[in-house]
This record gives sequence, structure tokens and C-alpha cells, in this order.
Amino acid sequence: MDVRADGRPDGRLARGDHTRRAVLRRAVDIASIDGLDGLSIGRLAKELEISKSGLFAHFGAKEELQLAAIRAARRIYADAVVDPAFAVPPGLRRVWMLGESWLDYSRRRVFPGGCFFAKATHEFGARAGRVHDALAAANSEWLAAVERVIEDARQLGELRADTDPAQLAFELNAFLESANMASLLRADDTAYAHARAAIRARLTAAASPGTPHPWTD
Amino acid sequence: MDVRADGRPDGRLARGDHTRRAVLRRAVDIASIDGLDGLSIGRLAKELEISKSGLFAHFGAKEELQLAAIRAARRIYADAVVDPAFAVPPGLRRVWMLGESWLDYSRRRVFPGGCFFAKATHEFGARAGRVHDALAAANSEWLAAVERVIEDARQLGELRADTDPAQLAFELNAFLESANMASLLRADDTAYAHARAAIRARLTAAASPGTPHPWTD
DNA sequence: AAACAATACGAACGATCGTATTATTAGTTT
DNA sequence: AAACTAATAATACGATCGTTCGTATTGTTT
Repeated sequence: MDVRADGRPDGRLARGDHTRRAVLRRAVDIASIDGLDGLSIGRLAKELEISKSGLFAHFGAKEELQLAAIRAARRIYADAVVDPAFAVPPGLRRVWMLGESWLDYSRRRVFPGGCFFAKATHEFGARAGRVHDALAAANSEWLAAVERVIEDARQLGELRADTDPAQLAFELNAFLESANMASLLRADDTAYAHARAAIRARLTAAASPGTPHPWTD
Repeated sequence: MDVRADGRPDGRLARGDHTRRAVLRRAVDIASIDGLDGLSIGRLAKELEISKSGLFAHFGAKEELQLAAIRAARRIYADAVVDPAFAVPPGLRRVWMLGESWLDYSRRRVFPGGCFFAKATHEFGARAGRVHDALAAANSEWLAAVERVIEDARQLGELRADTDPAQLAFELNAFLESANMASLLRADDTAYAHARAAIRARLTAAASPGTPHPWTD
């Protein structure tokens, strides 16, 4: 964990934390476009107009910078995707909201290169090491959260009792990631429309009879 | 196109084509793990035990090597995924077979790093340039093929008349790619099982009443 | 004000990157 | 066998990579 991520007791940030934050905010943006490898220390320092060695000293190794960037991206992701869904009461509405906030997170380009994790996960998916493991853990954490939200809805009787949360989570996640990638390749919004339609149809099939639909269109 | 890809009139390969093929076969394997950028000319030459300059002369620029690798990967992909499906008569069976051969292509690790295109597409999705465009074209070509196979099945009456081929193609493709990525992150086969189940359920819903199911389990 | 730790910097390291130039080898054609 | 062409190699270039080191600057504490 980032020991000093919350600054000092008086609330202000130590000098080092300020730059560290600025570095990581820029780092995740760059990495979302050029990957965690394409993210070079020299380039990062030049864009931030600080010295390469000074920047490097904050992390001690490139791999540490990459791991810190993943943690920083996780926080941004939680804010943009998970929190809005948990602001809505549990049940089918929250399941639907999770998809909506995710699509919005991708479309709004919270990271300029689309979903940071879709990018980094593909980059390190076939490579062993700590970065791979951190990304695998983040992915498991995300999927578990989706499953949990689905299971809650099932317990509330809003999803059919025979719903398989892991199966449904896999499918919803597939629609989201696929829309993200398609939107990067082609400039139109049809992929987002496809994802929305797919989620709506799938949730309609999985919803218990009589459960009101959260979508308005 | 690769002008000399089929060798000379007598069928044998010219000397240069032989090495060019060996280079590209190795290049796509490396790129499927480390990406088209991680694919470096020096490393490639060392692994193949040829000179860096000799290898470089075949392509003239790294970007040309990357574009040639994409074309080479396209051929391998067509052989492994598309051809087996077209060996089966059109209709629902061919739609199903397309998914089966794709999952097999991913699971068999035709490329050691999983699907070459999933990897490369994420790598260049947010970058402009010829590599991005080539990958976008390959992706469009693939999705168009899937849509075509779906439309054929619809015309044959095996899929419901109100089936939207583009929508269904999006969903099936999402399941496939998502399974590929999940299998890279975690070592088990549950993602493939999820994808199969998702495809089966989706095709069951889309099939015209009375159409026999292609799957045997 | 003195002492101390945290932070940032400049310069340099060896390695590797993509690329260019020049030479040598091998294969084909005459 | 000689001449010619295509393919491969040898060498080197400037740029950039991640990293290390010594030093200066800054902020906090005494």
C-alpha cells in the first residue's frame, strides 16, 4: 500500500507526495495509451518538467512505478465505476447501474486511452511477474464485486433463483470490455449501444417476473 | 500484399522468402506475448541466429515488420478459426462452429500469448497510425465474417427472423475475447466454460423453434 | 541558527533501440 | 567460368532506455 498516500496529520501533503501524485496521475494516462512498458521514465519526467533521476528516486525501479500506477488506477476506477453503483440501493437497479457507470467511464475517457485495466491486462496477460499478478488480482477483485452485486439482487428476489452469479458476471463484463475496445478501433458509438442492448436483454431474461426494469428507454 | 508470399513458379521458395517466413512466424509469436512494440529487431535476430541488419533489410522499417506480422497473423487466424467453420454447412451449425473453433484457437495457444489480435488491438487501439488502421481493418473484417455467417443462418430460417446480426456478432465476439483474456490471467478453464455456456444460451434464445441444436452436451 | 532528513537535480553508466552504410556471400543467368 | 543480382552480414550511428552516484536544494526539527 501507499504508506503516505493520505499525507500528514495536518492534512497537507508532504512535498514528495505532491510530486508523487502528479507523477502517477500522468503515468496512468500515458499507460492507458502506450502501455505500462511504453511508459518511460524519461518521457514522463520531460512531460512533467522534473528531472529523470528525481522522478526515479520516488520508486526505485520501473516495476515499482508500474505497480504504483496500477494502484493509482484502481482508485480512479473505484471512484468512477464502483462508487456510483453503490450509491444506488442493492438489487437489479444496482446491477444495471454498474454497467451504466462502466460504459460511461469508458466513453468519458476517464483514462484517455480507454479502460486502463483492459489495456494493461492484455499487455501483461501472457507474462509472468509481479505486474501480471497485480493485474490478475485487480481483475479478480472487480469480477468478485460484480458477482456480489448480482448475488445481492438474487437474494432480494429480483433476479431468478437459478441465476449463476459468476456466469452472469462473466457475460456482463464481456460486453463492457468489448464495447471499450470497439470504441477505440472505430470512432462511432455503436459498440456502446450494442453493449447496452446486450446487457438489457440479458438482465431482462435473468430478472424475476414482475421486477420493474431499471432502464428508462 | 506480400508479393512473393507464394514463392516461385517451380513451387520452391526463394532464399529470401524462406527467412522472411521464419522471421514472421517467430515475430507473431513474440508479439502475442510482448506486443508489437516489445517485438524488437535485435531480439528477433538473436533468437533466429541471423544478423540484425540482414533481418532489417527485409522490411526496411520496424513499422513494416509490424504490418507484415499482422498480415501473417491474419493468415494463421484464418486457417485456425475461419476455415474450420466454413468446412461445416451454413446455418446455426456454422455459427456454433465458429465459436468452437475460436475457443479452441485460444485454448490451444496457436499464438503462445493467446489471441494475437486481442493483444495487438489493445496495444494500438488508442494510437493513430498505419498499425492501428490495419488492426481496425482486420477487426472489421472478422466481425463482418461473423455477421455474414449469422445472416446466412437467419436466411435459412435457423435463426429467428428478428435476429440482428450485428448485435449478435458483437455479443458472441465479446464472449470469445473475454474468455481469452481471463484464461491468460488465471490458469483454469472456467472462462472457456463460461463463454461456451453463454454462447449456447444466446443461440438457444435466438434459434428458430424446432431448429436442432448443434451442441452435443 | 544549527543540524538533520527529505527531496530534487545533473551527469554519467552500459545496454539496447531503430536505422544507415558498406562489404561479403550465395544463387541465378549468361 | 564470368557477370550479375539478391540476400546476408559487419560495423557504426545517434537516441533513448533503466539505473547509479554524488551533490545541491529545500523543509522540518532542535
